[in-house]
Amino acid sequence: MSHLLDDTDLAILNHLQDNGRAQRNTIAELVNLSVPSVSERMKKLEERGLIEGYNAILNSKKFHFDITAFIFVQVDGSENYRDFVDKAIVEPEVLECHSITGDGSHFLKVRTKNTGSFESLLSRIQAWEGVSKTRSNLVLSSFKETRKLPVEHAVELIKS
Amino acid sequence: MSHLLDDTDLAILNHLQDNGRAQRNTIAELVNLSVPSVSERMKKLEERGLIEGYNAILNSKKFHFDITAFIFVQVDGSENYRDFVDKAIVEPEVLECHSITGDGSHFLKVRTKNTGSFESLLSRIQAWEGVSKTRSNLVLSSFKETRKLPVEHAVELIKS
DNA sequence: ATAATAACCTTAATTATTTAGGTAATCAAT
DNA sequence: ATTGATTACCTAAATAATTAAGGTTATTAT
Repeated sequence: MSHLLDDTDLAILNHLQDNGRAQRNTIAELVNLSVPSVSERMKKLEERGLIEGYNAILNSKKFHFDITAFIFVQVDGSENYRDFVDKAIVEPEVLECHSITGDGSHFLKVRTKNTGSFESLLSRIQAWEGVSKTRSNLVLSSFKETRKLPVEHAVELIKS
Repeated sequence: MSHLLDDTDLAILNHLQDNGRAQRNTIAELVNLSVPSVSERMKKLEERGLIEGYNAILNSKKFHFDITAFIFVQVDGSENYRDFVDKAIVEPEVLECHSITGDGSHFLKVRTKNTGSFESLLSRIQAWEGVSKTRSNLVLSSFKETRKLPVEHAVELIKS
């Protein structure tokens, strides 16, 4: 089977997870390869879809988004999932929308500017068709909020 | 008061949120500025800390991380918060660790390769000092998993 | 009004990335 | 085992992107 990852790929992936705009010569130095070789590896990782993309991380506090909360939403079984999602998707304050185990349960991660905007978002959600119950938890503090995948644990992809 | 954001800054931020490795000339075209002007704006947004950094987004499915779950952890009030976090932080499968409203409640977002590794992570967590109760919800599907902040809503930062 | 600052531009210099072409190592099939 | 194809790498050259320099205009504060 071809297309396995070696330690060099893992090092590149790990570096890019923390440093998405890292330059190829920096990475090349890190992994002891020439710049074109790093370019080629990066291109392959992108083409294979292992790297989905890159993004800038903004500091939500600096934008005065002070409230992060999780909301469980119980949805009436007869209600269409897609409709729920369609409504969630247009709310820019909804950062994530998951369907989870438990009867008709959906789960939202939201970020709002203050308690007022949180309350109004919540009541908008409660007014959606089929929503029978919600339960919210506000985040007091976050000790780890990384999106970094521990790629070195994906052993079946890794060669040697 | 100085240091407000205008529409050009917002356009740059929005573009970078989706496209973290975007080149300055692409952005320059988008916002009708010269390349050096875009560079200067980006540098300021970084220096001001509005942009915290950049990262590569990996496709967790391609790495065979098939389970995403949320775990509520009730912690004994006498137990030190820091100790909890210290233990959570060393687990690479723990993506997020939040302290939330509700008595002694912590909340974890975890990503594991399969149900087996999830079970073993969960029982490790249950064995931590002071942990009195856990409740887990597995993610069935995620319809929106963006980290994109709706910056245009941060009106008090915005000029004009 | 005037000086200082900020934001922008163009051009030139520098630095990063890609392309081209070649070599050694791996792998599949004869 | 040998051959041919492929892959991963390298160096050097060409191209493209970024930064630096210097100047203009507009805004802001005194």
